[in-house]
Amino acid sequence: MTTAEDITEPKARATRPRGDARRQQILDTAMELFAGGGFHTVTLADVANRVGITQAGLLHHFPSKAELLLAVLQERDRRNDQESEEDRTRGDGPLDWFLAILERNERSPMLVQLMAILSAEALAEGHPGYDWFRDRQERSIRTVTRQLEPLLDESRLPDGVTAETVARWLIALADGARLQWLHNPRAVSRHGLVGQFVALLRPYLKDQDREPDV
Amino acid sequence: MTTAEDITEPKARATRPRGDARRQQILDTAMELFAGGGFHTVTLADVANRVGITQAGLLHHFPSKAELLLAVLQERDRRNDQESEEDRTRGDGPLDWFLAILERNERSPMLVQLMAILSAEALAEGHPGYDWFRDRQERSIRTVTRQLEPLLDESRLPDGVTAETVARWLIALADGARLQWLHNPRAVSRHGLVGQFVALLRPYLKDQDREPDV
DNA sequence: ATTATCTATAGATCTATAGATAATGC
DNA sequence: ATTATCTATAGATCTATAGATAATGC
Repeated sequence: MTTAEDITEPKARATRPRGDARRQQILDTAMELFAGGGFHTVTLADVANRVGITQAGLLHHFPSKAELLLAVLQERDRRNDQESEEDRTRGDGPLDWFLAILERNERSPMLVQLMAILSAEALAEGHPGYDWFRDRQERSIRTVTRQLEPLLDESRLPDGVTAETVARWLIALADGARLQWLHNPRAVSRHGLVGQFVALLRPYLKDQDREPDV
Repeated sequence: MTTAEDITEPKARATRPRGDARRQQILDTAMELFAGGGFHTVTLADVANRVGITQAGLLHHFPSKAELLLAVLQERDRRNDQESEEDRTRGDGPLDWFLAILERNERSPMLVQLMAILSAEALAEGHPGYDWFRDRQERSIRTVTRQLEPLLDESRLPDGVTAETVARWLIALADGARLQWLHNPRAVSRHGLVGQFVALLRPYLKDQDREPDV
């Protein structure tokens, strides 16, 4: 007997517990291996062996290597968003939020390296992550820009420097510091480097102490 | 008859004109193809075909694919150094020099993409460029730090910010802006973005107008 | 003589598909 | 019944080596 309740659930794809667990396990493993060597040096057999199934068995869950990569990228963002949501609700403002994400990621060098390698690899036309990374970057620039706009006093900044400029600085710094940190984790801290830059921005922030006029 | 002059020339390797020209042609082609797709997607046959010889013929000039990559990297730096040397002699100071290099490179997106893709790909252990990129990065951080030291008034900078910090900011910005620019060249200029940041540093520079006390 | 190229090939891989078999869950 | 895996394999490649042949430059 089918109740009305069941119908409200989209149930687009029957998610069997066993298959779901396996897919999750494959994503974890693929994430780890792609992080170590990028997309091209890792083979489907590498992932499958580590998971404990055959390469053909893996392709039952993800129809192609390209699809596996995209699933890994989406999963990575999903988790990152989920974790950083906690920080956001603390309400320290967008700059502290940005830094909190960097600080948290510093505990997962693997995930950082995953994105460092893939985001550059994906500059190659024909790379399965090409569109995904381009879209993601534009989106994050827009998001950070929008968050900064109410905070910045553009009139005090050098000529031509807008909220978008500052957003691009922050994102570029984070991306560039990533390379420095991954090459030599003991020489530099990524969130430290970006945090010091944020301190440099202090003179250009609108007064944060002012209470809202209610 | 061998004159004393000939002996002074090391002549470590007999450089035949034909072979040299071919090697140069191979380097140019490999550079272009690696820039388009990174190390792993490009095959020796791709390079050889474009040059007009067979893949085995190519390996006569470079004994392995890894050696070809290293030769490409060295050649790229050699040319870059050579070109930027001109700018350096103009004596505008290290910051303008840094920007001049970025501006010049903006005319060769191919070379920029080459380094963007390879520097990230090379984060993978076992990548033939691993050591090369790590060394290069440390070297460039030290170089820029040393150039900035006499220029910066650290006492005015936020606590803990040193010349090395600023050097790392500049390099991280340049590396990160590279990704933004390559993904969307019309939305942003790399040297523009870094140049605006340099403007932000003005308050922390020692007075440049002061003439040397002689 | 030395250098540049070529043909041929060994020896590995890699992705994806086809079709069969085992396990699972309504 | 549906889902998860497996075996087997097609069809491509890819790097690097061996050995032969053509071209070049003292």
